[in-house]
Amino acid sequence: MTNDLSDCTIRLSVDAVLFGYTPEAALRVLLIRRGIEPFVGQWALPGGFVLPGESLETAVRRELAEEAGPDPDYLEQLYTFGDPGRDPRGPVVTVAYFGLVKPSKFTLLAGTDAADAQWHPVNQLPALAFDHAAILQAALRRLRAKATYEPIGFDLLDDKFPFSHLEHLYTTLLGQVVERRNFRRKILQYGFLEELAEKAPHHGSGRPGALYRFHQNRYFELVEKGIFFEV
Amino acid sequence: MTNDLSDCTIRLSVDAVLFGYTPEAALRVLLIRRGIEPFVGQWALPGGFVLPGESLETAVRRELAEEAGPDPDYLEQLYTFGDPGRDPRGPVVTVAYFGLVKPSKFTLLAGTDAADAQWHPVNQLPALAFDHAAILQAALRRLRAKATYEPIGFDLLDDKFPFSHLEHLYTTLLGQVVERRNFRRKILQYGFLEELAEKAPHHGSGRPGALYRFHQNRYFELVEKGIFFEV
DNA sequence: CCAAAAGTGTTGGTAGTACACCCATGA
DNA sequence: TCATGGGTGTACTACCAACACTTTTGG
Repeated sequence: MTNDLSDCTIRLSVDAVLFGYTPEAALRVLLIRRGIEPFVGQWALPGGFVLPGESLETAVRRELAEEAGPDPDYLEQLYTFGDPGRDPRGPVVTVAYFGLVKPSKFTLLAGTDAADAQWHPVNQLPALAFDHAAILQAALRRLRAKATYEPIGFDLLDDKFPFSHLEHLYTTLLGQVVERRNFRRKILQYGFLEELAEKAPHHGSGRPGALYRFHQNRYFELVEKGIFFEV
Repeated sequence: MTNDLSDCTIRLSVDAVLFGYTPEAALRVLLIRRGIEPFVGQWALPGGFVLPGESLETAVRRELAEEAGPDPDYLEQLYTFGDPGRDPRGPVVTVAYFGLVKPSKFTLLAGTDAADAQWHPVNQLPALAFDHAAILQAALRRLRAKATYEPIGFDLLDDKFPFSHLEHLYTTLLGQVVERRNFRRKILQYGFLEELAEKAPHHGSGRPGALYRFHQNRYFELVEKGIFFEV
């Protein structure tokens, strides 16, 4: 370990890949239109420089609050990107985070130093600043992989949701239809979903579905027992 | 995203959690006895500050070469640790890497600015500098988890190894005995192991086992087909 | 009564688990 | 010939995958 502390020319930033979902809008990512150089006018992930003395997660949440509004319901560190040349201004290493917001937070405001903030469908993305396209793809892979072995999908649904939304979410994430009867049996048998007396509000015609609520404590109890979620 | 680039007081370092294994030595981690403040004389993970213009992985490999010698056979980014106060000198964010070396590299030299370098059994670790104990535990969790769904265990064995070494490795990693016949059938049925004509050299008495070689290409072909390794 | 979405059981195949004895070698 | 570690087969079970019709509601 070198003891040269005077050599300080690397900047540290954080970026967030925030996902949102509704059955109608499908899977979307929050992007910010840059208001300053470099890449003015281009779309980018929300993020910014870390302040000395704050933790990385605090930095992400602060930048999100400054730029776009939504407070993530789920947030985890994704990966740290530090290839030389990834930022034209010089050496900037960025710690990328990956987050989920519930449908109620799809509404957002334009931020302080970003001209615009919008949810973009992950299937039709614009060109992105820096290496943000690569970061976004890494986040997508993580989301898709993780959704199959941890019940993080519930952070993309409202607290009360009809089963069909869960089914549709997994269809979207996995890119293939999930078999309704098997999927339903599999999920329900874990016992972490509570069926409510309420029925879902109607969207057009069709039989209204029962609403369910996810109980995280019940899930943790299963993990304690060594029973693991899997789709 | 703030445009204040002048505010540069965060340092960036990398640390490596390098694992080595032999059936006799069990699972060990490479630790360096610190030669400089802070934590002089204490054990720590090999690592050091990142130089501007080099990639993170280059930085890890460089520090490893400078301090301890072994070039990792497997290396991946683990996690980035940035809690305020994790370094008494001030804000230092560290990108931790997790690596594996084959048994032939258990021999190593003492490095430049580290007084000593040693392989420590993961079950009897000394007190560690900084938050390195937490980093090490995270790496151990990752190793144990990943070994069950990716064939990274082979990077802890020699190119040619008897099946019993693989079995013993998994027994060590998972902390529970693996059933020999089932384990053998499961692994062999993937078809990525080549059985060699050679027999293993003797260690004391007992029937000598056949040697096997891991074929990464065959593994990749399976992944292409959608068949995934699992123990 | 028609359209649309929700809800429900059974069966066959497959993969995992449990389990005990013989073989090859060195001392 | 004994001690030590290597190598092998079978049977039961449990879980997963495949599959189509009925029910409830709104229009």
